[in-house]
Amino acid sequence: MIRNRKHSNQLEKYVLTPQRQLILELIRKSCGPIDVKKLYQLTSKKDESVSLATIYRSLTLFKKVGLIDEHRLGKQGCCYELKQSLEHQHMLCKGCGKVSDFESPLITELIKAIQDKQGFTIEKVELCLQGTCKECQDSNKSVAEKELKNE
Amino acid sequence: MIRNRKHSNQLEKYVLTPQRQLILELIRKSCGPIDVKKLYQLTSKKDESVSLATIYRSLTLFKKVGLIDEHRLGKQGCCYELKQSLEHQHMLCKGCGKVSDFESPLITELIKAIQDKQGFTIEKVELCLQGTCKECQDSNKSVAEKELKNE
DNA sequence: ATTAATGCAAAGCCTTTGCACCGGA
DNA sequence: TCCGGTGCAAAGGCTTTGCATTAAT
Repeated sequence: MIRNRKHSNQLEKYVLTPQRQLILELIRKSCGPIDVKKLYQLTSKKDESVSLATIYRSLTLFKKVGLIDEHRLGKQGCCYELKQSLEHQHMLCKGCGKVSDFESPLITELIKAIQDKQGFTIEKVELCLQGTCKECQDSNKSVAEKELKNE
Repeated sequence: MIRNRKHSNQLEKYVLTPQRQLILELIRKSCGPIDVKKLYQLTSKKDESVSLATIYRSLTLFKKVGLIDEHRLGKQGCCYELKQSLEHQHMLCKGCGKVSDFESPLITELIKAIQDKQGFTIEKVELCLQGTCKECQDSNKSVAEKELKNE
């Protein structure tokens, strides 16, 4: 049972249905952020009948109660992961598409600086670095792919 | 005439058509990032016949030749602005939806730290802070809107 | 005459929603 | 019984694309 406090202090109840349990478990098990497509593939393996609508609705619920974070990494589509600190952010490799995590105390510093300077209260930080990971640099894979796309 | 160097060092030529000129001018004139919808409204005022497809194709071209940056700020949809430095980033107010810019040398520091630590070469930085701007804090506008949405 | 650019409409993704049905309290 | 959760299919919003037409060199 997941509980959430409404604005008028009434408790809202949510049932941890088998579908939700499965989805949440898959998010837990995935190393790093996972997208809806992948999530749908994985749920389908365990339970053919789970619909995309249920996945989207579950994700909305999990976000609402603060179990997970939603990130927009690529051009379109979001990915999801268990709630993390503000300092936990992402890097997207243009070569292989891999998403890696990193943390840095500099982010906290940055937030503090902005808040002080601009009077803006920051609740969420979405930082995505895009570039080339070490493996792709070594293998020059990303260069090869760029050339392919150009011609 | 916009020129761009192909990978084999041939020059690619692009014509600065009236439509592209208009679109680029509107991006220039807009203070801060502008989205496609707004861009379409504005172009339509000047030239009814400019199509959405042309706007999207022009934006793709401008991105390609490095004239503009594309940012994903809200849940869906992108916005565009003249190319900026890595240190130029955005804040989105949940209350009024306003997008403001900020710059901080800490971003450069952060990039440097990550590159050194992880061996990741960073080409693009997408940082979006979400929270409440000063005006909305003062007017408690965002709180009121949240309550509306809850009930 | 050749090639790029445009407008239009259709299609493509990702996501949300309406509705009928099901199942647990 | 009641009410939330689900699956299905349809609709929505944003973006891209195929095709015929137009414009420019």
